[in-house]
Amino acid sequence: MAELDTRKREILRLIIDDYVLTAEPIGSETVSARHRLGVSPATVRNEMAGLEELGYLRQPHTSAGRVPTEQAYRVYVDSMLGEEHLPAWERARLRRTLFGVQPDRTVEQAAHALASVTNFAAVAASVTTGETRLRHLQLVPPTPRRALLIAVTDEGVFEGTTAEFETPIPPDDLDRLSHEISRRIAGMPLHDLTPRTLDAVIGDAARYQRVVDEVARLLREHLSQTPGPVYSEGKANILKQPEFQDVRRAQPVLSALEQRDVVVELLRPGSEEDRGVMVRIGHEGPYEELASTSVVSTGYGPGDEAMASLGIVGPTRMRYGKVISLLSFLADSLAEALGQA
Amino acid sequence: MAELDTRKREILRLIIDDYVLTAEPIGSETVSARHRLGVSPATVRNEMAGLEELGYLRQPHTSAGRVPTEQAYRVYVDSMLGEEHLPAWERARLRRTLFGVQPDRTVEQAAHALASVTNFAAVAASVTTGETRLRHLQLVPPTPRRALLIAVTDEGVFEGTTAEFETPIPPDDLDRLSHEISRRIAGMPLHDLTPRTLDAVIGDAARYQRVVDEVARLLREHLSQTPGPVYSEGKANILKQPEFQDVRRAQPVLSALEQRDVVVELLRPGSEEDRGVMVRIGHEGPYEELASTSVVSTGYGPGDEAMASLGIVGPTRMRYGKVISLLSFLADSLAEALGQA
DNA sequence: GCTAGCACTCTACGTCCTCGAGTGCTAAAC
DNA sequence: GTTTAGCACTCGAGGACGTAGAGTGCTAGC
Repeated sequence: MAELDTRKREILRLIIDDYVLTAEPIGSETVSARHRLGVSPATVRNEMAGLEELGYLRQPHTSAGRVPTEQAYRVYVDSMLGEEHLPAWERARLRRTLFGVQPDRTVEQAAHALASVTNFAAVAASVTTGETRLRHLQLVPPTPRRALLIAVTDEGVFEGTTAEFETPIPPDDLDRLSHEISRRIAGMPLHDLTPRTLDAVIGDAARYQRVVDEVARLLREHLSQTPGPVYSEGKANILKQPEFQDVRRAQPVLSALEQRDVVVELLRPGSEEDRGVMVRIGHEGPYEELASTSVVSTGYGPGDEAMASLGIVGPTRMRYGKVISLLSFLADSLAEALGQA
Repeated sequence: MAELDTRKREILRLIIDDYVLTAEPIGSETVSARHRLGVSPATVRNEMAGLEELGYLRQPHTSAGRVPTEQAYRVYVDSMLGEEHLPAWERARLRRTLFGVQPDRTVEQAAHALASVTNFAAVAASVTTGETRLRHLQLVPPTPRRALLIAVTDEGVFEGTTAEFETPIPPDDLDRLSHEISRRIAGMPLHDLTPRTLDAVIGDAARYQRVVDEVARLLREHLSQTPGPVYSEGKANILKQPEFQDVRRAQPVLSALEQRDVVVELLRPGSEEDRGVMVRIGHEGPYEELASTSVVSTGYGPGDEAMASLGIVGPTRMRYGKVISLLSFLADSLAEALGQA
């Protein structure tokens, strides 16, 4: 696989760079002319034939130029990435967007900005790691027989579900109950919640054991399964990309991105040591519908531990360098914006 | 405008019915053959020429059949609507979808179901009427210097924003504060909230007047401006419609529907007496980008007052009868599902 | 090992043609 | 007066054909 001598690598790199910009097959002439390689088109052709044999290039048809394969993008991302730095004005603009907004809309804003800068779709989600710790719990009664369950976690995220009871509960009791439960679960990691965790709540709230059970059940089900809010912005941008001018190509992609669990899955960190930015090119991803796209994503968080993810979905032909630096810059800024106490 | 004699009306109706199904221009032959009108194609042609002159039909080109105009759909909706009844199994299935789900996801589910049944985009939003009453307020501290503001209203909807303070506040104080404020605002209509409402909070919480001010500000800004959650489901369905096979037509529509305020605006009830289902055909709507679509929407609520809206966005060529009954059925079911205590 | 030259392949695009659908008009029939 | 048969006409869809141009692979020579 690594039979790429220096010149082949150089040519491949040029082809990718060009193709990413133009979205049109690149011919040998273009390569040798547009960039001063010091070799004639004929030589380039030979090399390109070699690259095709090795699986890095592909010809749409005989008399067309060549197009990078997923494998090509892979080596490009792995070993040819020039660190693209964002211009200062762009950084400034992005930061202004993030910091100028209500705290609970920061993440959405980040995704929005990401989408409009890249012209791709941007996705964001908080990730429940299992290591998330509960902070506080409050039951609020919209009606006497219902309780809105509000849980505050480490991540600053909160979730709301409604619990239903057979008998009405006075608001004051509900309040005391909230405090009682809160005290017991404060600081507890989510994955330590077992069916027994809230057994035998003591004190004045004891007679509401049933309610407590219900709350425990909701907590487990809801918090462990449902990650926080999921945002996706600028999905319609995909229709601006030349590779998706055919509706039949675009439709499955857009449909997939409308499903919450798909987005969540896309953003889930892959392997353990995927600390930084993760790039999934074409078929490397888990969804066949998204095989014509690449997903670039990263986790972020105020501490050392990722508490949420941000990513973009675009055609495999994308400016990986730019996207990656954009993403990591935004992730850092986002962590900062969210983390400032 | 009402120069439509019986036969013209009948023909127009047939053309619309046919066109809605096939999405292809209808010729005189088809009209006279497929439906037993008792007149020859030639006669139909004459009538169609008349209908065209009156603005109800349009020819894409000389040798094509004819297509209904927006004006045609308008009279169709106003005066030719056969009450289409939903089959029992469909009603049952829809109700099961709605009632089988967590209460806080009911509305989203409704939109989802609507989208998948119609193959159009479905939108939903709660509408803040100003008459909404506050029920309960709770401040929860994710960090010592922050407070998550949770407000429960009449509508069972709750909102979360984060307030920031200069000095840390002990959780217990925050709790007492919550109760104090809660007591004062309980039952108060949203539009009665003035900057002075929470002036001079009494008792132990008095020294947190600053915090109270901040809370009041947030309440006003956040609750009055931001309507509840807005859902849009199945936007990608639009790409399945024959009129949107051209990406350049579909793109603006999808982009528009991605903007929250556009959706809110679409769902806002028009005139005062638009009690039931509202139909906006093509250019009747407020957005140029959506001029190729029709929006059918309705408000719903457990009482006599609409508390939220549900609607669909599809090509002007749609089965208005079906969509309208579907929508009003779903709205009723939704009100019921949400209203059950 | 590189490159000039060249024959070859294939698409994009324009022209031309035919086919068929649907029309509008006219004159005859009811 | 209304309806209808007949017919010439228009126009788009789609197939056949030809050309231009881009890009290739190969070969022979540097």
